Amino acid sequence: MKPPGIHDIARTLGVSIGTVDRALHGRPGINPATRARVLKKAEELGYRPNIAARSLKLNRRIRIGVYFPREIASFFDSLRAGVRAAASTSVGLSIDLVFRTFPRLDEGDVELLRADAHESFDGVLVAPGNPLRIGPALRGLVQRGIPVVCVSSDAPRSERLASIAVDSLTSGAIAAELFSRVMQKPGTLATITGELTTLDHAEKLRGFAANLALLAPHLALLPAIESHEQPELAHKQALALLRQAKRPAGIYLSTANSIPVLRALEETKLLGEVQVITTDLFPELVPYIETGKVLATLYQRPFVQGKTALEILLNHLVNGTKPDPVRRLAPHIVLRSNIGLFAREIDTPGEFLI
Amino acid sequence: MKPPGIHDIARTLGVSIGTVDRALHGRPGINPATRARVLKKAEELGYRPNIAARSLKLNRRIRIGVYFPREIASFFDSLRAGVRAAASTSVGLSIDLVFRTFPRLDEGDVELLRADAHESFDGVLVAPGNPLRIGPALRGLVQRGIPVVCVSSDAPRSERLASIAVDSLTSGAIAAELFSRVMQKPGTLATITGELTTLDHAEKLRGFAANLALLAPHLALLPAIESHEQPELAHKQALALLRQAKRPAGIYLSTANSIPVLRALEETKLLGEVQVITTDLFPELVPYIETGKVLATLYQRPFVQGKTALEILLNHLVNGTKPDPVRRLAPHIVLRSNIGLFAREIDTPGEFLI
DNA sequence: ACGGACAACGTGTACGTTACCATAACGTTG
DNA sequence: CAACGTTATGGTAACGTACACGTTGTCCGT
Repeated sequence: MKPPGIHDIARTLGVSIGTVDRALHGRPGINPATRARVLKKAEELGYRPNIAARSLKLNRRIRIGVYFPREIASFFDSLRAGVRAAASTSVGLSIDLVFRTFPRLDEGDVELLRADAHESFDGVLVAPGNPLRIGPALRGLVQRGIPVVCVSSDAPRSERLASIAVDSLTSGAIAAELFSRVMQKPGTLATITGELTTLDHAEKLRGFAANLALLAPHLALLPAIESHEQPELAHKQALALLRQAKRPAGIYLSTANSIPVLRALEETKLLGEVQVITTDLFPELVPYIETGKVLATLYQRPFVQGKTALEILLNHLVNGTKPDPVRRLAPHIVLRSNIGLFAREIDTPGEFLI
Repeated sequence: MKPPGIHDIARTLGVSIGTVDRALHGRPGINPATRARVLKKAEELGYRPNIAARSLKLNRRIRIGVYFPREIASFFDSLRAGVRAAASTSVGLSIDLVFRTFPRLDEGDVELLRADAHESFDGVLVAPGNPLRIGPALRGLVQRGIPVVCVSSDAPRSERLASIAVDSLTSGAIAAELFSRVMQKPGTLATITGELTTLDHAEKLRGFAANLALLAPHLALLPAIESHEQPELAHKQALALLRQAKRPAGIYLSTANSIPVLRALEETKLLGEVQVITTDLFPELVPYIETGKVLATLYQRPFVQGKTALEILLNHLVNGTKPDPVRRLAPHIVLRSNIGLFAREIDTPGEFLI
């Protein structure tokens, strides 16, 4: 009653297990007719390779290069934690994670990849900033046979194996719907983003604008402000925005770099006055949500992203599966009523997974 | 540079691998002093057992009994799909899933468990209805050394290994917060639930009532209606509710059994008039959300629940880990703007995981 | 002093797979 | 026709672990 192995195939066919191995793995040195017989019999017996035995025999160490920025730390630290979690729960294969860190999105990433050109990774995880800049470097990796998985944003046309991120269009659309529900009176909305060259950020704003036009035509939209992930700049821009005559009734912060803006709101005594929807979640943000000063935040689930990204990559390396080229997670809508669940998670990152 | 094995421990200590094996696994026939030395050296070398080798040697088939109800099918089919997904991605061990199905929550479950008393499962997954009724049966399993994991609701005091479910208090609290945001004018709210003896259902209503009192004191709450997961009954109750003089301005449906109620709303031409928040997600519900006739639904992520439940159980069986006794998932808040993501998932269950 | 009982420890084998070497049959070449 | 390459195949050693079994050593009663 035990599952059939290559021995069973060999025995019923009267050949040796060496032959069966050659047939099953497309190795040379076997008569095409024999190969066909073996494959047919394998199918017939419902042969599934015993992965424990395989990985025991091969005992290969898998080296994965992980290229994530340092800033915004709250986000990318969780992403790294997720990657580590996936590595530690994988059974029967030993994985070397090589973390490479560059200052921020689209800053130093390409240089780091080029400097590591001699490294022989089995696979690479990367958080791409500007697809145009980083694209060629990724293509280079792929052409050397190294599969690349993009995390948290995408770099299409880079021939990467897969991309895993929160669905940014939806993320923006949710923000728009929430504003449309809460703000009945006409007014204007502002958006502060990171970097419009980053696909993920651009898409959030597209989703926001599109859904706002659909659901809340009474709300006008100011041109997007780019903070380039720099806290000081974001703070200055927010102050300027809030001090102008026609100040916005609501602000959508589509980057995790939201604290400087909230500080600006406090300084101008507009916190609670202006409706705010933020992105991502970290300890400093929690009290704003708990007190209702921030309406909601759209949690991008970095831990889950990191975990699934490595799972996809490993699955490809070990089993040769072709994953869906894009995988889009649903962001969590975090409100006063459910922040308790998430606050617990971000305090003990990696311990449980939401 | 390869990870140390029992051979390495044995060699550096000048003992045999047999002794190391006895020490590491608490087997008899070893001098306590030797055992201590081995354990210390193992720690020192950072010994991690090679799980591939272990499961190759043991080659045990693991039999898991899965006791879920048939109704509500949309929910429990996804739950089963999640369990299957976890089984198929586990590497190096062959798992026999034995699905047992009873008509509905708290109906035939205990009888089925008793009838299977002779079965020798290595572990059991169960969706408990009434903790009082099913508790003794579960305790019986545990005392026979069979670990039990509760899914989708809990049965505390049953000595189950763990329980995984959506955080029901939060689920109810979210519904209350959404109502409080959308309904500015005073009015009354009704709740229709499944079975108040089911812990999960009771907690949702507690969370709802508590948060409603906090955030929306202008909204009054009618006594909860129990539909006992029966579609016809739910339909009749809804009609009665809607035809009474002081009809509610909003309804919170805390059970997946929501379609009969929505039908009643259509028949009384009150759909869109009365604000509705539902629970869970299935194809029939999608158009209601897409058109805004239903404000939101709180998705309980059955697929994820099933997957993690089996993961927890297997992890315990294979590695002997003690999991957190309760694990609470955050429900997804599904609105017009993000239903697209979920609709894709429920159409192709198991293909991707949100 | 001897055998038996028992504790403590060593040895060998099997798990299913892959990698590699050995071998046999056959054709090609000088 | 000897020498050698090619092709298809068989045989076997690992990989690290678990477990049954065999081997020592010690103590004790007679």
